[in-house]
Amino acid sequence: MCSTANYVLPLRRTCEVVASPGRLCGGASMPNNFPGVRSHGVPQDTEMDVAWQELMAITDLQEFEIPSESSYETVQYQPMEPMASVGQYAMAQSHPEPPPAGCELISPVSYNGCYSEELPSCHRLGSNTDAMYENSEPQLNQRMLPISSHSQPSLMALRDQMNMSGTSHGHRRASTSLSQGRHTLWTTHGQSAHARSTDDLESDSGLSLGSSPPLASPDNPVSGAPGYQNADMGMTFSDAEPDGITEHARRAHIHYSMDYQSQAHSYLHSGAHPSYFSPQPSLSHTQPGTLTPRPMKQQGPGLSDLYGDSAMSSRGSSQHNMYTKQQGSAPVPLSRDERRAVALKIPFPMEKIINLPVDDFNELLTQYTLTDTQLALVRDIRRRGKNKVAAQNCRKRKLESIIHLERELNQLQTQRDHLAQERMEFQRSLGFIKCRLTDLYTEVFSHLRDEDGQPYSIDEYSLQQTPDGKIYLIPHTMQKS
DNA sequence: AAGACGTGTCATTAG
DNA sequence: GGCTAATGACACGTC
Repeated sequence: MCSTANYVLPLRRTCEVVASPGRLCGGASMPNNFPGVRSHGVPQDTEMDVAWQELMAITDLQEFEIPSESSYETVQYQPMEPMASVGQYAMAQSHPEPPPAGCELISPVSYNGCYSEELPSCHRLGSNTDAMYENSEPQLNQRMLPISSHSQPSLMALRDQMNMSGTSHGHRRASTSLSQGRHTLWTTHGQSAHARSTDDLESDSGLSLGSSPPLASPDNPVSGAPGYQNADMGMTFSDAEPDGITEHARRAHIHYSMDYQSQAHSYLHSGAHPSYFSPQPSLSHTQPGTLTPRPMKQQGPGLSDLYGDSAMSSRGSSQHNMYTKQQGSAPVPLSRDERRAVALKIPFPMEKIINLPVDDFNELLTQYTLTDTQLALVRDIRRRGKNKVAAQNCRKRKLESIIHLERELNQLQTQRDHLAQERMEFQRSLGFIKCRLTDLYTEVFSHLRDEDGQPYSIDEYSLQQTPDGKIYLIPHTMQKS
């Protein structure tokens, strides 16, 4: 049992206390020699009064229930309410005065020894709290830490990279390996009928399946498959080729690649539209066989040699087999659409195709007489170009969103830790007060005597205060169950 | 060799 | 109905 000796109760009650040291409501009598609170030099009657007031003040806390652990949110802020209801009491949360021997303001676990019966939840709370946070933290950490810390270190860096994406995607590495996706056949007059283009080997070949016919890729040879035919251009398109290409097609592709480069070369040299390859500044000075080799890290010499550095491209990389040479700088590879535009002699630059407002774009189209194939290509180029930018923006936004959520998570974790700490302190204070209540309660009982001068058993009676401030000694048998 | 990552593209949807 | 932005899904290259 806790002791009340040798510490000053910090609580003072100003409300009326009906019970007097001499007589208790309910017939109990208080001996006149009730010692009250000892060791303070206070007159005994006053001591008893003070002790009694303090006791009954704290009794208000008897109805205070420690909230269930299940509701963390409410627990956070509720503990202060009952204390507030006490109102006139100033409960120092820090408990500057030395605590009673049995009511030390220590951790709830330690407190258990003092209040294990009266406040069995005290220890549980503490331990539960510990368990709660000790258990939940690792779980959270397991989920959260990888996001925000070491295992995912580069979201910021990623965002930086994303910010650079607008300027970097124009000079991607040329793809060099055979792709395995869908392919489009294509051929032109005067070219090897069975030649196969680089784009052949690109999956999807950038064709819009619904919006326009398989595109005027300059590098799609005819292989007997049904396709689109353009009478003006003498071209046949087909995307009927199944996935995967045959060795024959590959060999044909090699053949074609050289032819196409020659054609492109002549077109690029025509000087018709030197600004095709925007946004990169371009110089239409591609010469077959003199293309600056790009470092080939993954492909063996066979392919790159065979393709004359015009190895196949893919969806994921739009730089390909043609280059514009820039004086004093590395050559800028042409994108697939750029090559197509070159091949179909689209009379305006890619930049305009993609970036012009729709009205201006339509007006631009009216200024030229374009074949259906050219028109389809231009529209697809526009669609793809816009979608490419949209995809970049979309990805950038996604990364920024992740970063934002990551920051928010860190803030919430910090807040949670703070609230947990606050909760612990509240629980500690509550345990301290309940312990003190028990001490005072026991002490009061120790001085109560019935008519026969016999002490009341704390197990058989309890003190209760009515709303009007009167205090009664009530047998347990009369209490509501 | 497998996996992560970056990128382009297509399909779809909503405004 | 056409256009566009947004976005998921996919394919591919690169590391």
